[in-house]
Amino acid sequence: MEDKRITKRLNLKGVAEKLGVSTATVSNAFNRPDQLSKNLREKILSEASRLGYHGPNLAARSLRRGRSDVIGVMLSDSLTYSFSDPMANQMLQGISEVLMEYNKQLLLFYEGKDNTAQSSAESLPDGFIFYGSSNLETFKRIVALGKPCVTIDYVQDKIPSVGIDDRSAAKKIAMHAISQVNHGTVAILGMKLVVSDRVCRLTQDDLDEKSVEISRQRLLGYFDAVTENDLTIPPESIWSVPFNTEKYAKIAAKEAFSSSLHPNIILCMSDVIALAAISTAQSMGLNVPKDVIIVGFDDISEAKHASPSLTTVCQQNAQKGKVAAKMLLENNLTNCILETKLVVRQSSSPTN
Amino acid sequence: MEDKRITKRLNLKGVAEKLGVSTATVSNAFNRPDQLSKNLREKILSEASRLGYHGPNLAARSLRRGRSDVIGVMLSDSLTYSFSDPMANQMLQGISEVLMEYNKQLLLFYEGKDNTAQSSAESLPDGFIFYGSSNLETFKRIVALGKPCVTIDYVQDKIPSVGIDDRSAAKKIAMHAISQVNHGTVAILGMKLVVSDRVCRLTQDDLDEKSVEISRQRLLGYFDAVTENDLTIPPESIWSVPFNTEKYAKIAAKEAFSSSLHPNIILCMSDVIALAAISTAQSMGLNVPKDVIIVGFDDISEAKHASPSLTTVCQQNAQKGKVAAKMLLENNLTNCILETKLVVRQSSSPTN
DNA sequence: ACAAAAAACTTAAATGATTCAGTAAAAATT
DNA sequence: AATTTTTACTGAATCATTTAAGTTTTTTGT
Repeated sequence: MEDKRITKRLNLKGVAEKLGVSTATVSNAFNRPDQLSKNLREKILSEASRLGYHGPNLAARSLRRGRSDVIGVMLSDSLTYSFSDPMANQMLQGISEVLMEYNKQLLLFYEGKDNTAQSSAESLPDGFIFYGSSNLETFKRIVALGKPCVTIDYVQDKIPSVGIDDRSAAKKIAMHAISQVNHGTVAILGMKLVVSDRVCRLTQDDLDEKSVEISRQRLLGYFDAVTENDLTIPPESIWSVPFNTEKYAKIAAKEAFSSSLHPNIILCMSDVIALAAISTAQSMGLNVPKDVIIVGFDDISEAKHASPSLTTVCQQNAQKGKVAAKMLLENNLTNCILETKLVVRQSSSPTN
Repeated sequence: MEDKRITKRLNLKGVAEKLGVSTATVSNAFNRPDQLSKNLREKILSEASRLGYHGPNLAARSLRRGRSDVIGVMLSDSLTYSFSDPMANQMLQGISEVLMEYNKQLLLFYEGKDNTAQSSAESLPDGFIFYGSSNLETFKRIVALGKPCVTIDYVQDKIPSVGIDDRSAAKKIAMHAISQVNHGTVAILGMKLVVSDRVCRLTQDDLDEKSVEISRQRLLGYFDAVTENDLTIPPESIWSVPFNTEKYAKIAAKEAFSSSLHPNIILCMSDVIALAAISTAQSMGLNVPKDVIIVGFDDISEAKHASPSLTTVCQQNAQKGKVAAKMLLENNLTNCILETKLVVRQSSSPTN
């Protein structure tokens, strides 16, 4: 029962004692100005500050109040990876803008590959935002806490989500790409189409495999466009990239270009992949867009500056975060589908 | 005294009662496996999980323990802005890698322009990392909490910091740039050289103004190189960019190129500024590097892919975060200066 | 078989703040 | 002046957990 702390931390009670008032009054000075006289309040605040007491302790406060004014953000892949992902950054930017406005704090959670270990910290936030496909176990555990949750780019029954219509956006850009050439031979570079840590060329069976939902939707959208143009995409012309990074995308792109397929249209499920594909094509002596059209998805900032600049689907990432945070804080939990826009640039314009 | 919660949250006590054991035993099951028999521990954990109890509440735990296993990161500019800053991202990536390893959580704090409001959440973290020049009031308040603190790219007396030798790195790249042309006319685009929200062309008085320390150091480094080459830089050839964004950098670059100065060397204090300067130069009909050499600082990922690719100083941002986090967690609080490397690319090679 | 040691478990104080209910004093109303 | 209302403040229960110290049970050693 002994206290290991060397110097006892100054607390509200200490301040109250110094001033000869009750703890309730000091607490009210910080939280409910209408509960005490203006004079006393000012005296308390200035004395507290002089003593080095900078306001109530969050742990104690949130224990008693049952809320913390902290919002938890669960990043699907390891945080490590997410911070280098331009999409996640923009989304976090949106969230933080809103949190700042509401004077809330942001607690980040990350899932490692096999790390679904629960952290005591999960009990702190008043609500959660999930970004991207979370580990289902973690997701369920947190939802079971009964706090408001919103997902971004991740659809789960009964949980409000913010996202885009991936299927129709994918169809839109595929339609455009196909319209740019006479005889299209399409290859697809997709994200996490199969469960694997390596780049995979798909087989028939893989089409039924459980993949990340947004990738599945985009794939369906591509198929819609292909079908409508009387083309076909055999599974062998689809590659699954395990992580949205340049490194893996280049491996996949190289395979695609060296294969007997000789594609002249590459549909990429992200800009990171598309940019890597462009650079791979160029290093293999192919001209983009004359020899091969390459399109992306996301419209990250590099897309505009690349050469050739990248045709892609613009989605409002920051807006996603904003909307999700607002939904949570205003307790307005209804699904939201944001608009997307086809952005045509050089990488799909062979005739110029 | 009444409980406003609708359904009382399941707690450790509840689990203990269901199992007919003491709360201490349940607590030990979660925290100190050696304090109870293996059988009972397994029984407790499985029953707890079955009941939907997912481990101790952070608020209560950290109140009692006096620590939270949460690390606070204070971002100098608003978080909003930091998330779009590639430098901050890499740094956060480094921090998070280490925190993940140590199973700690990350609580983000942000300072708005005039928002130095203290948040109750400041009392939670076991330690703080400051990134970049913080508001001094906030900084002092948090340091006064007596918890371990580390700064990154921000030097304050008695507080251990992680950074680079800005002055010598700046000198190094300036020496290189100057050596590439016969008669150098230098302009400098720097960050926050004066206190202002607008782009400013400096005057003599401004040189003594309080600017951000790392900018001041870089400026001194540029001066070192200029002096050593028997050149001069009047204050009128220096522009201060208020935020490290493309928008403001372009304004400054445009001013620099339209001025009667006609610089053929632009020393930029960040890659974001340098890339904006390149694009501005090109839109004004100037060839980089033939008409004007432009160099940056930081080596962000776009630097390599730009055309022309950007000569810059590579600094290990992720490493900064890693080192800072390790210092904090291993309680090894000593200053650390990381190495930098001059990366010569096309933007400073007029002869190729 | 008995004492000593080790293991297993419990009791209860402590952590720092919030807030309901109550009291006393001051102000307003009749 | 008496009564009511309002304001200003206090007392004490409560939030969920940890952990030192104490108690009981089991194991070990001789």
